[in-house]
Amino acid sequence: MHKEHTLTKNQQIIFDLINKSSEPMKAYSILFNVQKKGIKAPLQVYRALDKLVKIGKIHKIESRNAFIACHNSSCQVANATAFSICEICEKVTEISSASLSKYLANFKDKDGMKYSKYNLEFFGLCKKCDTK
Amino acid sequence: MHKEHTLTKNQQIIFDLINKSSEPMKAYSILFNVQKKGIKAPLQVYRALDKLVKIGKIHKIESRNAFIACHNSSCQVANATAFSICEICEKVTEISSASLSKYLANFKDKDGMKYSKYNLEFFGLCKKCDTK
DNA sequence: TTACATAGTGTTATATTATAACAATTAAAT
DNA sequence: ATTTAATTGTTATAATATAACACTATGTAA
Repeated sequence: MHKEHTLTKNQQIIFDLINKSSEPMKAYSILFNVQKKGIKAPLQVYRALDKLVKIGKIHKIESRNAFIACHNSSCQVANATAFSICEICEKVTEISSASLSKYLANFKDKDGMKYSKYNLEFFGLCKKCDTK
Repeated sequence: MHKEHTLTKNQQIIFDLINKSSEPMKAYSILFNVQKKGIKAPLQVYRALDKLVKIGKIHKIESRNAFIACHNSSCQVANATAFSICEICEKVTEISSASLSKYLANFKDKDGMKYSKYNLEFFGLCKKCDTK
């Protein structure tokens, strides 16, 4: 469960935009889309993104430098993320699999070390693209 | 097992540098270090990096925009990578765990879909940093 | 061995992603 | 009320990455 955070104006504007988007959004595309709402500079966007990532409302898709809203309601999810990415249409879906997250949360390396966070990105073809 | 590739001059220079490094290297740091060998422009570096990534000799650490040599001798590894990253000292280690790679290679999402590639990054504290 | 295709090179310019630094403002917590 | 932390607005700049073009080397196959 998320601790509830009250978003500031900029954070809310940017979260709403990302949340409505059907695909990951890049920072400068976000900037372009919120300029009419008075957010004019990259840094205003990046600061809001940083915060939203930190509190788990959005995630960064590292391989794409893009951001999507978290739709995983069972969250501890800022720290434990998994995505599938279609290499043709670039559709990204957050994976919520109890067995996967359990496996990864408990994974120990050779030295017996556990980790506090992970991010996993799967690549392949989505159903649509696979059947073309 | 890797198919053997003969590296070109630029590729070899850049691979050697990354391979000797004890830590992930960033593109412009690589550039700086190979300028004395006649590689003068970012694009020369990025082209070599692209190829080296493609053939699995190096991997990109996406969350750090940095590159490390592959030390995983049992490779199909261009397509299936896992790393641990220390959030204090930034040490990165490639994880080679048969059970992990088996688990992930066989992972199916809710739609029963399998993926042809993945990249996993674990974050935490390395042994050294944890005991400080 | 010539021709053709493929991959790599060198170069300049530019696009894209992200942060530094500073002054001012707002919110929250004593 | 005061002060502490977080956020904002702004300008400038750093860091990461690609486009476009002309040219060279290498492999393959007629």
